[in-house]
Amino acid sequence: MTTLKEVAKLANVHPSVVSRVLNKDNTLNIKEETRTRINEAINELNYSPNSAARSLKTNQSRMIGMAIPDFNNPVYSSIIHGAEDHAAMEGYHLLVYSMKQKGLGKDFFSKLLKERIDGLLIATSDINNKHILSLNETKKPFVLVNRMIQDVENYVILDDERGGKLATKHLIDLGHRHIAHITGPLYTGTALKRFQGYREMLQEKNIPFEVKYVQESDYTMEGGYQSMEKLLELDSPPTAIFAANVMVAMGAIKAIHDNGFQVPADFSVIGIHDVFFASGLSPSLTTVDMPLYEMGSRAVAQLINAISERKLKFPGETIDGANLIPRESTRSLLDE
Amino acid sequence: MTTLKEVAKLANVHPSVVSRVLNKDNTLNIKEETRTRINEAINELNYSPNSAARSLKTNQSRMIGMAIPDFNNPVYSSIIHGAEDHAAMEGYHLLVYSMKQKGLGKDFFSKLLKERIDGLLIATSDINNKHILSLNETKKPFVLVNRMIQDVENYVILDDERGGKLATKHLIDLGHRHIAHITGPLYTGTALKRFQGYREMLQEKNIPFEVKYVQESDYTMEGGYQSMEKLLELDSPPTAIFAANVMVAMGAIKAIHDNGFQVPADFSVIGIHDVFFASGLSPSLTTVDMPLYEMGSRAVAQLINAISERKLKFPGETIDGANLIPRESTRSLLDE
DNA sequence: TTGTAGGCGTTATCAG
DNA sequence: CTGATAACGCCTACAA
Repeated sequence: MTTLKEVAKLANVHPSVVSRVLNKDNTLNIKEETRTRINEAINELNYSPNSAARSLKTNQSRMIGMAIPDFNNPVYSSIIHGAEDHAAMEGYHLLVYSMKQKGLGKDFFSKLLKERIDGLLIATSDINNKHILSLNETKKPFVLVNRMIQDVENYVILDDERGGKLATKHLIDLGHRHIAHITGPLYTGTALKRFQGYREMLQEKNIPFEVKYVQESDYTMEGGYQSMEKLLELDSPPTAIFAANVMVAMGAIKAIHDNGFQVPADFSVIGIHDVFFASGLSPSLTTVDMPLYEMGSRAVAQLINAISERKLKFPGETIDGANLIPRESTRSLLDE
Repeated sequence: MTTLKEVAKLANVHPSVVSRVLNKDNTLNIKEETRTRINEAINELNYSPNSAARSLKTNQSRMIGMAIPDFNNPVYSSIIHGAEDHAAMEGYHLLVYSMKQKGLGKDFFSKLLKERIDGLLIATSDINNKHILSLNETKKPFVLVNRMIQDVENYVILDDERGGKLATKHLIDLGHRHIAHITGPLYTGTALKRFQGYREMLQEKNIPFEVKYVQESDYTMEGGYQSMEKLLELDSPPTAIFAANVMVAMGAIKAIHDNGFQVPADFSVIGIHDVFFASGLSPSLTTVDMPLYEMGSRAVAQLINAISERKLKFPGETIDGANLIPRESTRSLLDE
């Protein structure tokens, strides 16, 4: 490995000058000629700075951590993608940890924050609130992604309420009046807000809200399946189902099929998040596309900003934007 | 941040002793009493070593890089999961980079290898062979995961041939005799070996191989759709389709439906890789489960071994194990 | 505009 | 068994 010293020797200058050129320290003046000489030496020796030495000196690693529940979740894949892009753009590296990782101690993230990374994105609810608050002791910034907890302002979230409204509106526009909602776990902000959006849209359109049409699930396929079975047992079942996410929607569709019905002939189904395989399902799934990529990107932007400004707090941010992606799983009752 | 020095002061020993305790250097003897005194001090001050300083001194970052094509690919999610677990077990951190990342320069990985990481897992074919060979100049080890190229022995791959055989055998066992295969891109080792497995199993069972039943795809849903349409146009279409992966299978099923046929009533479909949503499809998809997790785990094991042994080469490894997961998308022709 | 010197927090090699 | 010392590669006042 070539070092800064060797570059300096080849360029016939003192190491510190090389360092200044490297760091593009604009306040300092460097003769154009020496600058080019140094750059030539850098290229000739194919030099790149040792990041450990830099970190040691500057006390910054230019790495940020990210905690996600599971790599096998396409929602988080999109968030990661946005986060990775923005991090790369700012010269940062992203260290992603899934909560499924074996041997994840309780103080894992505070240790990580202390010894390796400059900041942390928390995009999972598997870390409990006490542990999150204890991260404050590390004096390094963190950002909650797609979730909120009390007394923490540093969050970046989506407009899930709007997502819920859009989904519900689509079904209403198609002529449905008996619309069920299979929610996510109602202790999560996302599920709650989608539910609120559902209620608001019903009210806006003067459609009575009926408790029997609401089933709480756990955001899983199995949960969606069970919830749908309960809806099918009703005396007057709904004609359309708004599923809180795509896994729930898949479970619901499975239950519908298993009970001898068809989608969308007998039931229309819509889900939140336009994951990559939504169009490949049979029937293809109508979804509401949420700006997950942007959320990841913005979260990193906020975090890097906090790092460079040495601020531990910033006002929470909600990412606007939610788009209906109509496909085959929903159908109109109007032109019959 | 507390440092080793402060710990030393509190424990009334010289810093170097603390360092020895920290590194569990068994060759050196340390009085039991001082050891406990030091450990107490460590706990009291909540000390954890500065990894930058360590890296600088030892020239090891305890981080390994991993290049994947895309986070939105459940196959790689499983590989990452295995890699992450094993890395954590050995005290390493995993830095995952997708090739979809913006601003990924051609020398990205060699730079990364030079300045930050101790080794690299290459699980993508987006890096061309020249660049891979040029990584040798960094004198740090790398491992090809799920792929092979000429003149590189350091690979960890699956027994894709066995996967292809299992899939084909399943269809034959169900009584099918006209079995099509929608391959992946045949310049990839995985696609080629699945194809070979298909041919071998046909031969084993004395079923004639017919070229018209083979369609090459690009491992995508669209590719699967188009390939299936061609198969449907045949004078005597197959009764079963072995799809090289799940995305292809989904595309094929979509084409079948769009042409007014049913799965499995009219066509049986099987795909490789038991991704998390296979059971949620309608009909649920019969698959061959491949040991992706193990592949990730073994690849990291090999890499870490190469790092600690300071070897740049090791013999390639093939991970055994492939399991049929029968579901609704394949049906027997025998009991009719 | 460039050179000098000190130190970031560790570890490794000595000597005691 | 423990202490002293130098060095890893870089950055940053400060001096020239």
